[in-house]
Amino acid sequence: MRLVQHPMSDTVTIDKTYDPRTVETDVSALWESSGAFRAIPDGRPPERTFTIVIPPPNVTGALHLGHALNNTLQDILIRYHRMRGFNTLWQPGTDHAGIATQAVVERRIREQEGKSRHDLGRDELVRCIWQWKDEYERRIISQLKLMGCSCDWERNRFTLDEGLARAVREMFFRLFHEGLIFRGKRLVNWDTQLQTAVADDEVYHETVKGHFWYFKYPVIPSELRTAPLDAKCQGSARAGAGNPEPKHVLIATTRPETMLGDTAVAVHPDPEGFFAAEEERLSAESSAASGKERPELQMKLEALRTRKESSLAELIQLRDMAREGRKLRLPLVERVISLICDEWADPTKGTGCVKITPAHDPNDYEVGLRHNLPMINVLTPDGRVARIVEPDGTTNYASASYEGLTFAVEGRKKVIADLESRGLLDRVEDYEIELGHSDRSKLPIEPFLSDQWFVKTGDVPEPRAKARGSGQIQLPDGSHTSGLAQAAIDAVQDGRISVFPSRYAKSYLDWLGEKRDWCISRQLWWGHRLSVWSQRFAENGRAIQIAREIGKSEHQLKALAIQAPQLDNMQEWNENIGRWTREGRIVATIQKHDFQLRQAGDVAQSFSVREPEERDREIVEYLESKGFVQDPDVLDTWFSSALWPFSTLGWPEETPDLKQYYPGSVLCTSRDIITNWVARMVMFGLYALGRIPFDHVYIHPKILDGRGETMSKSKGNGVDPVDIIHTHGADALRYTMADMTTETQDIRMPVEYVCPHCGELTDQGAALKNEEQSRKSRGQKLDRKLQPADCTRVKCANKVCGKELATQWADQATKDQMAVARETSDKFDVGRNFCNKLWNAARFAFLNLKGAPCDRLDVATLPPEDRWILARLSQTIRRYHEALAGYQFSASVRELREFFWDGLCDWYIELTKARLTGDDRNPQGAWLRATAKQILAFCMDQTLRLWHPTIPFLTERLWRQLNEVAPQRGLPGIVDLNCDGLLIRAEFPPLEGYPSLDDPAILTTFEGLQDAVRGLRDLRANTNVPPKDKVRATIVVPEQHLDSFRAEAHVVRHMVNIGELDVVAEGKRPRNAAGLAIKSLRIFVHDVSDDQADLARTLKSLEALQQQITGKEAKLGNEKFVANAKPEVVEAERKRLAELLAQQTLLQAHLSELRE
RNA sequence: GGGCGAUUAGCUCAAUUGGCCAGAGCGCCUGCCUUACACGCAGGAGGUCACAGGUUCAAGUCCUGUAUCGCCCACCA
Repeated sequence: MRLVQHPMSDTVTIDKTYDPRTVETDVSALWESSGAFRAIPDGRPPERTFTIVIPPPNVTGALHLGHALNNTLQDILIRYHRMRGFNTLWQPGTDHAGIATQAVVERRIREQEGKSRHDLGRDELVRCIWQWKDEYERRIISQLKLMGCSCDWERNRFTLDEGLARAVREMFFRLFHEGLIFRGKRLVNWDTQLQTAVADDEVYHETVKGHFWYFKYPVIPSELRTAPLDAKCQGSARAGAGNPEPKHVLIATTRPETMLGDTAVAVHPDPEGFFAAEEERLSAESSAASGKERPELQMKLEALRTRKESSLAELIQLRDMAREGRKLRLPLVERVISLICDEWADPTKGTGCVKITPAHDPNDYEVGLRHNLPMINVLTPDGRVARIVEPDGTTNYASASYEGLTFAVEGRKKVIADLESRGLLDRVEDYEIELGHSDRSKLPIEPFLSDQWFVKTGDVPEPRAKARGSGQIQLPDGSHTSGLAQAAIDAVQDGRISVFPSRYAKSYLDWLGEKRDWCISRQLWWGHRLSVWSQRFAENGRAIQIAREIGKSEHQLKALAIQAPQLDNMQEWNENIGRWTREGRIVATIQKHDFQLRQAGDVAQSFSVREPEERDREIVEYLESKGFVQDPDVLDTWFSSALWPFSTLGWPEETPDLKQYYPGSVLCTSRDIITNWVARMVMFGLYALGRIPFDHVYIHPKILDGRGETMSKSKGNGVDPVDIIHTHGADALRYTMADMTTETQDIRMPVEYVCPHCGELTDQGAALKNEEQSRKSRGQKLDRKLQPADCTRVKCANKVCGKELATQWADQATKDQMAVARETSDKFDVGRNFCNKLWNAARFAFLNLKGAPCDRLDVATLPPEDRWILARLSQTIRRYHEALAGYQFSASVRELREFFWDGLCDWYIELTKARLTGDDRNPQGAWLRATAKQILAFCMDQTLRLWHPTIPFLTERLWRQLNEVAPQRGLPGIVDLNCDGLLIRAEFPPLEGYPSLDDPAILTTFEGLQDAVRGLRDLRANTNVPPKDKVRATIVVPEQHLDSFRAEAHVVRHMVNIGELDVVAEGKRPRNAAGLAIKSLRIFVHDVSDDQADLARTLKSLEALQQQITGKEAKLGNEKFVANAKPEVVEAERKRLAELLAQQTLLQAHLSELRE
């Protein structure tokens, strides 16, 4: 866009079509240099401060349209509040995203250099990841800037930077000190490729075809039993006495290889009771069910009875054997294992008996805890069969031939083969199972028992709570809570935090309600290292005793300090550790270290050091000199994310930033991280500061691709917002995003490739289908649905062009070789069209606004169109504020669009064209022209302010020019405006609109004029009057409205291209005129009569009218309606009926004239 | 299996606490290059508000059930 000063005149002209690129570049530079994004604490009170922390994007890759939506909405809120005079901070930054980033970088190194992370080593890998982070952080920030995000860039943070590391260590230490961080053995989701635990939400389930293998475990004959018979069981033991004792117990499994770690087989403790209860439940359900469901339930009931018939006796027998303490011999490993009773064994599933592998199945683990079973790990971290160590510490040689086999493939094969050759494989059935896979490596997850660190979110046992009265944990504000999760639940339930839309509060509360411990350790190299130093010692009785009592008092912590038997100078050690503990610089903990809970073994002593990088360096050095080593694990990435709302403001220091900007005003995010992130921020915010981290949580829709799937980096269906900016401009992107943001609907976004050769578009969905076809024709087997990332090259759909183009997923060589196609979507056309409209409306204004502002205005004396547009403006301002207050972005856009496009452009500007070009030599003409200019300037001014949060670049650009053309844009005597400076800092129109401009009467009157205009246009069109012809028209109005209508009639004349307009009170149909009745008006267009057509039209209208009248009369004739409905509703209906009847009279008059 | 949401015009979506004739954009049809804008202007066609019951003077809106789709959570030896 160029600003051209026309040589021959002083008319300012700008290009006809809006070009976003130059505008956006110009305006960005303007904002950057102005410092408008900066946030500076100035002591403004909380109600005049507005803070948003950005959900820090992962540095795994570039942003896609989902992020564009998220950040557009935030920027709208930020700009809106900034203009309203709030002290406004938008805190930017990025997230290191632990496992995700490490996985991406590891994969790339594997692909490019063929090396694993172990080949590189910890330091080198971390260096590579930092490099990657630098690259993508740069890219992400440039994307955000291109979108117009007005973050305070000087505050940009990274979840792994030094300041945040300090906050992480402090939080870790505080939690550790209070015993809320502990070490435990848990079954975790193990990724055997990345060799780390992964969180539940990083696991996805996929249906896999598998089998049920039925194995026979030999029963050890009763004379060999070791356990004494339980006297209590003798009675029931007789129940199955009739049958000979089974030689084997039959079990079914989908995972044969886990049998190496079996330590029991479980059977239900009360099979009769179970069957009876099930039967009762099913029959009750069946009799309550609808006819359609009943057959199915009946079938279930039948199956249950059959099952009972065939297996109950044996299950009872086994149950009794279990009560006797009978044992089984686990084949292949020759381990003696227990037969136990546990409700987990479901008599209707499998064989009714279930093998228990506590170290490799979450449910079995629970069973193992209940029955104090040995837990035998049979898996190595890299997914092979481990050397198996029995509970007594001896190596199991019987299974030595399995060691080193891959667990799930080779191990499984060999187990099956070996059992079969021993005659212990009963049968195999096909079965489909939902198998957990790692999100990162795509490999099946192995449940794996390992040492992990946890944050306790559940309620803390409270021996002293009674004395305090309200729970054990004291928060910094002095209040108490029973646990972290409970504190976060309370914050939402008591309304300190509001969730928009409110239904999402439920998922937050449900999840927190489970109060599950949070596993925070990850076996990764990329992340915050745990500030814990540990050493293992041989167990002694004293240590175990202390371990049980850990964390209860300072006295006991001191006692711990002397539990380091190998230390050379115990006195020095005791003094040091004791002092540091008292000073709050270290905390000690101790726990058993080995896998087998019941086995004698080592004890680990651990110290958490508060500031290992700074003040407490000396402590670390001392500990390390005594043989303590830092824990190799890093923290779950969400640990640092949970601190984001205050770690970015300098916590744990009491900074001015923290004082001004905490808590945040609103957190904007999409629903999938409500639990991972939102809930944890609330917990940590309350724990660290005693205050909630934000007042509102706003959950926005998700962007889906053309197939309805959510956009994600891993699927490769993400569209780079910069591509959209390239084709449509940033403002169009933002406009469209805001316009599509409704409360309930996700946003579907079909994508097309832009051919770099010919510019034609190729549909992504079609390209995917083509790719699938061509792979099939090449004989490739497709084991999964193809994703956009699988299309690395696509053929242009334009037959004339037909060239191949590379997509963003092509490798570098391909990209170098052929041009890369950008992606786009015609969804953004609405935004582009709107921007162009605004551009041109402004262009029109600039051409007409030059000259001095007019004198004092008196609204009452202005022409109706002026009063109307001003009243509409005031109304629009109020509605916009209301919409944004409820996060109704789509509604906010609609309000502004209707005002600007339908109101200002289509009516006001069209009407004032005549006034602006009119004769201003006479006083009346001059006044009309001056007032029109002033009001147009005012409306353009307000339009730009209102639109600025949504489409900042374009409005800022136009604002600058408006300031040149019409620097004074208030309404003299009515509204004063400050128009100096940049729009980004201009004052936003007030919450209450402009009450002095409100005028409900003119809104109604003008609607009537619009009806008359539309009626006349309609008549013209229906009677085939050429558009250019000026017609002569007559309008018949009721006597009492004659004068006012004459004063307003110019509106009609100018909008319908009328030459001569008669406004009369009484009058018959003029000769050769076509007519129409609109409300209380009859309107005629002269010299065009086609009586037959007119007659048909009139009859049709009368018919429709009659229908409505009948309906209304019936309604008003209904006594109940009149009695029950609200009076204003009844009144409105009466009024409406009167109008309809009046119109009917008019039409009938017209009809009879036509028939004369 | 548990929870949440959706189903309205050919498409994408609106419709406050139930209350005028269910609206908009895109697309389609007709006519317009009217001196801001053809990325535009003026008109038009197009709807059994998923289905079946119920409550009410009044139902797209509330209740019950059915069907289909989506998402979240938990999971089957």
